[in-house]
Order: sequence, then C-alpha cells, then structure tokens
Amino acid sequence: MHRISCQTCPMQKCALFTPHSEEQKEFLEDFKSGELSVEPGTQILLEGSSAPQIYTVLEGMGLRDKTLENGRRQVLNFVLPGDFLGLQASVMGEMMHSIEAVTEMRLCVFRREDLWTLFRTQPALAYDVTWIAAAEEHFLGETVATLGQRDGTERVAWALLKLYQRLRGLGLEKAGQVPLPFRQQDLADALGLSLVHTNKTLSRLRSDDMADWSDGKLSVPDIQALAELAVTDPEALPRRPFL
Amino acid sequence: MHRISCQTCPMQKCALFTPHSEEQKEFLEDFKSGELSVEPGTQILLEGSSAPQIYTVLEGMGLRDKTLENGRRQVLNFVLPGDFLGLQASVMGEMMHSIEAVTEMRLCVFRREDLWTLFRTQPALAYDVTWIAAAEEHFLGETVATLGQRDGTERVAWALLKLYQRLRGLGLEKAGQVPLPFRQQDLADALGLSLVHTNKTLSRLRSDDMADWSDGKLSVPDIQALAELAVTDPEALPRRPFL
DNA sequence: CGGGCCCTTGAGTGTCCTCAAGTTATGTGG
DNA sequence: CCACATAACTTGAGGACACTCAAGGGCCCG
Repeated sequence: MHRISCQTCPMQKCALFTPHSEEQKEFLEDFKSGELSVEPGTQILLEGSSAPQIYTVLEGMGLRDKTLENGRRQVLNFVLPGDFLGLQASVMGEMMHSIEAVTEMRLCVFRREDLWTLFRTQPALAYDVTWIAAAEEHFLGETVATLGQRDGTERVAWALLKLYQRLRGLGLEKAGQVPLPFRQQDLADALGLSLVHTNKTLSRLRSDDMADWSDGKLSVPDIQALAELAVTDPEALPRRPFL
Repeated sequence: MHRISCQTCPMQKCALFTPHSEEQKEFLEDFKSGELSVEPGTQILLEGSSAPQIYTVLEGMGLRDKTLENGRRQVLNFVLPGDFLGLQASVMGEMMHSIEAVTEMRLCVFRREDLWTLFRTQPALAYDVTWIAAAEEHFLGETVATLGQRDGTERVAWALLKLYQRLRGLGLEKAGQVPLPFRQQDLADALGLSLVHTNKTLSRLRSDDMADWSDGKLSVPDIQALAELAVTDPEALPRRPFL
C-alpha cells in the first residue's frame, strides 16, 4: 500500500466536497502523517482513551457508538468516506464514544498536536474544522428529534433515507442501489429499537415498495414517498468542507 | 440598561469558565457589538432563518428546540448562562432549530461577520469556538444515547442530574436547591416522553427522595443514588472556554 | 368570578419489547 | 463430503411500558 498525495486525493474529485486551494493542499500534504488500513471489526478510536490521532475516512464504512454503564449500545452515527474522526478527543482531551470499522477501511492520519498549527497558520481550514463540528452537531440534533418524536416506522424510514442520500452524494449509487454493509442490529441500536421490531419494520417497508435493504444493498424506488413516511424533506445534502 | 465591559464580565469570575488573557479581553471588547435583553417567551433565533448574530448568554434560561413537519416538538437542550448561541447559523448558513427565552434573559451580542476576523487574528479563540462546538456535539451524543437506550425513569433521572450539575457548576445553588424555571412539558419534549408519564415519573422520584423538582426549584438529596438510577457517572463538569 | 395555564391523577389502549424457535449462509475440522 | 458451529436474518406469541383520552384542582390575572 502506498501513500496517496493530497494533490491527487480521490476526495478532491467528489462533487460533494468543496475543493482546497493550492496552498491548502500543500499544508495538508505536511499535516498528513500517513495512512492506515484496517480490517473489519477493528476499533479505530476507543471510548475513554485520549487518541493521539485524527483521521479522515478515505474508503470503507464504520460505526460511531457508545456503550452505557448497563451494557446497552447506542450507535451514534454511521461513518462514511469523507468523515472526520477524533476531533472530540483532540479538543476535549478524551473520546466519549468508540469508532469501529465495519468493512475494510482506509484512513488518512493526522497528528493531533499539529491541529494547533493548523489553527495558527490556516484560519480558513480552522474554519472548516469548526464547520464540520457544527454540521455534526446539527446531524445529532436531527437524530435526537428522531428518537424523541418519531415512531418506529418513521425512524427506520428516516434513517434509510439519510443513508441513501449520503451514499448517493458520495457517488456510490450503481443501478439504483447503494452499498449498505451494516447489520440490522446496528440500525436497531442507532434508532433505539429492538432487533425484532427493526426487522419487521424493514420487511414492511420492503413489501410496501418504500425501501429495500437486503444483501448489504439499499434501494429506494420513490424518495419522495419515503421522505413523507419519514416526516422529513427529501432535500439533497449541501456541499461540505473536508480535510 | 448599560453595557458591561468584557473586562468586568461576570462570566470571568465563575470558576467553571477558563479565563481570557488580556489581549483576548481586548479583542472581545471589540468583537462584542452590544447587549440584548429579552422577555420570557421571546424567540431569540428562528429555525430556518439565517441569523446575523451570535450570542453568549449572560443571564437567564431558555430552550433550544426543533419542530418536525408533523408539528411535534423536540427540545434539544436547555440554554443556561455561558452558552454560545447561533454558531450553526454562522458557519452553516442557517439555523436548524429555534431558541426561545423561558425567563428574562440578557445576552452578549456578536456580529456574525466578525467571526471570520476572530479566526484570522485569534487562533486561540477560534480553537475555543471549536471546543465549544465539539462539547455541544458530545452532549447531543449523550442525549441520543439517553433517548435510544434509557427507559422513562432513567431518562428523567439523567436529565435532572445533568441540569443539577450544570446549574451547580454555575454557582446557582442556594440552600441545596437550584432554580429550574421550566415546565414539565419542556422536560417531556426533551426526553421524548408524554407529559403525563413525565409527571408521574417526577412524582415517583419525589416520593422516593431521589430528586424534588417543584415550584421551579430542583433539589437532589443524594447525587450518587440519582446517578445510579440514571445509569451514569456523577462526574463534575470540566472547565470550559467561553466567549 | 370566569378563563388560562400548568400540574395531577385515573382508566383503557397500543406500540414496541422480550422470549423463543427456526431458517439460511458461511466456515471449520474430521 | 458431511457433521457441527456460528452469525445474521425471520417469524410468532405474550406481556409491559408508555401513550392517549379524560377530568379535576390550584393559581394567577383580567
């Protein structure tokens, strides 16, 4: 495995992300301390530890989760390419959730101490980091509203819609299908539903032609209809910065 | 009402907040564009609007909430003194939730356009802004875990504990009580529970001597016991930056 | 004194949970 | 090549936690 230059980073090409200036690419080239490839099941960041690294996901998917004292697990978000990992640990000193690889993943690695240099010398990139944190906060706010106010069917519909939109934005759609290599248990833990109920809800959505998630692939025949079921707007995702 | 200088800002004295350097205080003095006092019930920031301002809460309390297309309301967080409001609108262009004053409030007002100047000239303060965003993200993550994995009693206990800790950190405890001027409906909407169920749960906690919230005041006889009920650590809050 | 707003309490219902069993696909070792 | 084990997905049955509906009480204010 060889190192990819930021100059030719595949992320740059994806229309979802705002491109960097020449100067920024040069800085990031330095900022990047290496690459990391991990197998499915690997814990990338651990709850309670103070990770010395920050990552940007280049390829593969994972899960952000948090386990309570009583052992129950909450999935906070699904980790997709372009996601920025470890900022919490960097600014606050400690991760409060874990990140686990679900598929094989390739990560761009940054050194935590260099983040301060970024803030001193690259205000525009610092602003981007804040943008990313605010966007994450915004998404978690939507999740809170979902768990608090939507019933089971609406939750599942909402989650599938969001994932479909995100994956499509990344250009991963092929023949009307996007890859979604998670387990039903993961979705259940993300939505605060039992596995059994999640399974039955998914079956219903499938037979109602609202959304079909099977064999690790998701297809949505009618986005508008699914969005209505999810009590949400089917708005496309905005362009966003990345590192 | 007269303007308070950042030099003598009451926030500076609260042990919960990390103090600013002299240079930072001078910058903030300029950054601050004024003060705002609002009556209970006032909408400070509106969902879907692009507010031109950012605020720091000096006094009073409020609510951050979000309403779904079907009309149901989710309270995202309780707004307390020291909180930083409007960052999402500033970096992302639009608020995705509203903020409403519950008591009379006094706010420190910043101009949105000046945020960029802050990032260019005050990297340490920019870092603080990111810290705040990350902390907010962290808290919302805990909330997601609460709504997803805790039952009714645990949720109420968790919320009361968090609020008690925050208010105590602000030095608002008097004779074993902290002020909590919200309605039961607000707590219900924050926890995804019905008003009726929230009410019954609060009664139970009261008669079990776990937590007593009545007449707008909250007291917690045994923090440790409440924390156990809430399936959480009764850890004190860390020091945090503010603007 | 009437009307709101908030808190309180009781009764009946339903969504979602747990328990349990069975199917399919994949992999491992004899 | 087949017995066995494991992991994920399915499906059915019964129960519980939390919901809605409904009504009443305390308080403040016009």
